[in-house]
Amino acid sequence: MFVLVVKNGTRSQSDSRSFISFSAILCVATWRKGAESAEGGSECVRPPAPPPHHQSASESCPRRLSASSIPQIRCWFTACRNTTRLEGPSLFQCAWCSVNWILCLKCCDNVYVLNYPISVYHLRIVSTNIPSSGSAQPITVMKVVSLQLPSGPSMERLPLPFSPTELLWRYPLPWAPPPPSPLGDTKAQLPVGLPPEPRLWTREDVAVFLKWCEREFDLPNFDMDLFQMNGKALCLLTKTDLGERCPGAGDVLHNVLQMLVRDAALLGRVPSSPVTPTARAAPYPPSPHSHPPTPTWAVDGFHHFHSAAAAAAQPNSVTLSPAPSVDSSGSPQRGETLSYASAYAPPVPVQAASSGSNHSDSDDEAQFAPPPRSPKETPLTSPAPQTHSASQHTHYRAQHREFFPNDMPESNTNGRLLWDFLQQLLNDPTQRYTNYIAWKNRDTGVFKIVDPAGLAKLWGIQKNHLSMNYDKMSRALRYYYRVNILRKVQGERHCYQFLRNPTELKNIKNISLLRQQMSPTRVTPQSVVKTEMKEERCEDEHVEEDMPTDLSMAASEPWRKRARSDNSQPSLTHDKHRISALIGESMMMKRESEYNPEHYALNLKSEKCEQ
DNA sequence: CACCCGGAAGCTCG
DNA sequence: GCGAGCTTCCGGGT
Repeated sequence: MFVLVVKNGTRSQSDSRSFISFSAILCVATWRKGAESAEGGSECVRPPAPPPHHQSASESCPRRLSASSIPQIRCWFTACRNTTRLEGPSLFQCAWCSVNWILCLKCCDNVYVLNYPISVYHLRIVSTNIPSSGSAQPITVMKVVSLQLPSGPSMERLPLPFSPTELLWRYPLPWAPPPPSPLGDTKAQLPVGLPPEPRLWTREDVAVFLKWCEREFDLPNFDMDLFQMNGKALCLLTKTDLGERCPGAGDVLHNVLQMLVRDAALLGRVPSSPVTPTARAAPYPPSPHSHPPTPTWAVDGFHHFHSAAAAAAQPNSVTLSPAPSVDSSGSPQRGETLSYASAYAPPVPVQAASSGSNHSDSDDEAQFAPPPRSPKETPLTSPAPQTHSASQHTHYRAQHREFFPNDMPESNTNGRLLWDFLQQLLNDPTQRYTNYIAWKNRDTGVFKIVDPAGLAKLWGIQKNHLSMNYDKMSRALRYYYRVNILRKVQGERHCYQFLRNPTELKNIKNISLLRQQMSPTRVTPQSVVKTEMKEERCEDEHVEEDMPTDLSMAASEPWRKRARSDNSQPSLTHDKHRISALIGESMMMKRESEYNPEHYALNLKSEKCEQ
């Protein structure tokens, strides 16, 4: 047991790196009232659920509830590799009572992911690697003692080795005003001309930023070929993604980006949130452990712990409807504490939501569906590989050619449309939804609904139709057949194939909007596709007139109304079916291996013209 | 029995 | 009010 007292901490040369890296460390401590708990072993145990009263801002720091005891502090970290850079004890301060603590983070060899966002202590790091009084003995049991330093909110009164502006805050409490930006200094050092909002960066800005990071944090040189993306795409990358692109520096990069995004969001500079929710009522009860609103379905501790900062840094996350408390600017709306994740956490509903789904239908399921995950098991629990092989580079280069690349263009429907919803689940950077839906062949857009009932449940939550089931959802999917968004993979249950990549889908929408602006008459998707076909010099008049090409299968469907009401044109329905069948057959004739998504639509039109 | 298909009508939301 | 995009229900086929 070591009791360390800080007298004068000095900042090492490498501290700037550790300092930033530490921003991703989610440090939580437990406390126990009795002194008997102070002699715990060296292994970490999962912290108990925080008492409800600790959710309240009005409560005093719990340490004061046990002033006579020496709390045993244990830290639970997400898998931040850079924790190992904290070679020695570090000075922390309780954000609630400003009492200082010395924690040796190096001792926390057990890594857990938090399953709730806030615990007893909300620690902020003050300095790292402070001198440990010359002791060379290993610290096996992490003990701390409050320093005999003046307590109180005023940091200036504390004999800190750094200026107060260098205090790194953890993710902000939902009820507390945001602390001063920990990146204040860093932002001031950002290259001139670089917008403070990373998601507004161009490719060139990203390159400038990376070069700056190399210098600023003494990072290994990045392979710029792996970062041919704009800022939005860069922010979309997870820590693991970044770690694989730049071994040994991904977490630094990720943390810096997150902080920049968070700060931009807090300052309201974010023009639009990629996780913009739909504004609906919130029928779901908040979690007993209400916490900073999380506009994603993330349930692992890391994401659970994140507030709007992390949400903003994960633009590809799926937004649940009703809306999480993220406004259009991407910043959290304080006061709201929705916790969708705890109630509808995917790893939990896998059992809860899937009522009788059939999982024994496919022999090849195991080829693409990973084993079910524990709620605590996330990619973040496993540190990203330190080594980086050439094959990984190849992998990422190959991804740029995929049908649905990771940095695919962002849709502006935010998961409100079924196809978009599915794609967001499929392309989730952390693969959290593979228990529900997974790619079978990403290149060809073939995917399998692993858990139909569970997926339908999620879709129902998304659309606030809680009675949704697979039968209904599959009906919606079938409407996509006739507009060539989807097709059924014959002979394989729950297997579908995207026939258009997101870019195409987005473009169709944009074309529609464009045509609406240019044409005095309202342009429907039918006419859009018709125009596309005209542009392809397709001469089939029947197709132009009668082919249903949009999703308006309801009363607004002119072709069907005509077919039903006008008996003098019985061929319309026939033509419709013939054309649909034609399309389907054409699709099926295409072997998946021959599928070229970029040219498929064009080829299909040509084939139809030929026939 | 589950899955799949597609018609029909209705609903919600922008 | 209108249209898009489903949702709900259903009968029928495999």
